[in-house]
Amino acid sequence: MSVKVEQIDACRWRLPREGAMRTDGLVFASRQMMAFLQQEQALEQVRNVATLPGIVGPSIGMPDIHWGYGFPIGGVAAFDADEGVVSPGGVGYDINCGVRLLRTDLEVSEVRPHLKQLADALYRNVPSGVGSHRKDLKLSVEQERKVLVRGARWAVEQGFGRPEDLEHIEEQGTIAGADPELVSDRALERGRNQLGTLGSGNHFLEVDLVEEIGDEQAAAALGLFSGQVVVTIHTGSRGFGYQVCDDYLRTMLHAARKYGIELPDRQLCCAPLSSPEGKQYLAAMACAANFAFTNRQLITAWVRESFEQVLGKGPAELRMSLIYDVCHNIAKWETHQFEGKKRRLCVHRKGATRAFPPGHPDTPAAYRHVGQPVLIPGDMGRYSYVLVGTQGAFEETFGSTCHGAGRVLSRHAAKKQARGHNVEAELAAQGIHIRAASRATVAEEIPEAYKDVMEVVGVVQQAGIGKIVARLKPLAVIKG
DNA sequence: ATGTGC
Repeated sequence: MSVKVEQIDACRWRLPREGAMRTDGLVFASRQMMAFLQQEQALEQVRNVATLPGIVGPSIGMPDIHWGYGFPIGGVAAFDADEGVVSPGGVGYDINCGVRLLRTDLEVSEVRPHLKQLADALYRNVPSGVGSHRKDLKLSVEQERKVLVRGARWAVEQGFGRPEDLEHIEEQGTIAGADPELVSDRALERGRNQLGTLGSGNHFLEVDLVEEIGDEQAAAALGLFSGQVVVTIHTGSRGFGYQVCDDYLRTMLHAARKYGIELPDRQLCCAPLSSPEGKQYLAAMACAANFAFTNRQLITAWVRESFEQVLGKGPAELRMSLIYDVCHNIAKWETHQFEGKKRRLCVHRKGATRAFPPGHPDTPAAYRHVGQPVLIPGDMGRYSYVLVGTQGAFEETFGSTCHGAGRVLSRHAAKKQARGHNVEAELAAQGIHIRAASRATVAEEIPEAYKDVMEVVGVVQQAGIGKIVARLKPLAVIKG
């Protein structure tokens, strides 16, 4: 199906309002990316989102956009508090999937001799793969409820990580308004032994090298330098968030009918933000978001332990502070200036990252002069990026930018292409050490399965909705 | 993404 697109400039495309659309679509892409996107269903999904009640501004697609459940992955949509809706499909199954970046004071030359040992320790200490869990951490439902309300703060209180970590997490690691009473027993049961696990698919734990600095001032503010070793953690809310999403999709199908919301696709099911169903979903979503923050916080503690064990150095020498933790699957209440008026909006970011500008009060004090850190994973063979948010993003995309590379091959196609290759050995020959619970996952995640993230962040920077700070190269990768 | 497929 071909979707009508109008080129605005070198990196912007308009999907003009027509039919049931209440607003335009706006997609950020190079000409070459757009040629690829026109064969995809993602653009149709950008148009579908534009039909939802109370949408404010355009239905936005980032350069890493691809087909998702109802809403595209790589999509941003803001909704009015009174007229608008909230949709589980606009958040995604993996609620508060996100990325965190830890710094170290280590130079790559100090780590290289211990890299295999480090990869082994991380793989041992951080459970990965479908259905994985740590035998020494099974929560009671009572403890789990505290996790859902308190988020990363709970983990710090239990001795996982440091109080100052919280300052460098979106919302300080706790989304307000979480209500465990609105979460099913099934979700609670699935979450109970999955806290502190990496999961599978594109989730990973990576030791990276800071390969190139793009902005010296911002890099200095973030504590980054060329030749430095850093650690990236990419995971979400595991089976808990999946179950919350699944449960509420059912609720929202009924709600959409009840409130007379016409849907071009049932997967866009939603409820008014002002309705009981809408509020209930947001309170349950907040539980899952807090679960994910806690998950990344526990893994952080085990990463620090692993480095200390393998390198025989203490915390004061390693200086493994948390640079930042971003959510890339979430809906949030935010204040934005729109058409000259300050408005309270519910911003859905599904496979999109918040990118608040310099000076924004929600950016941590240490980074306020450079902007909010934005963490963009690429693929395990090439590189990832660190950016900062910009005024351009705040004005044009409700303070949002891309979240990753975006797939070019389906999981099935990637597996087919990996056939006959020893992916681990080929990456090891390039100095990248993989430890994975499943060989099939590695095949699905081959670098060729993804767009070149350099092109994605190139578009983002050209459009002014993000500024490149540093490029990271993988050294060791732990996968599910 | 997901105790991965109705």
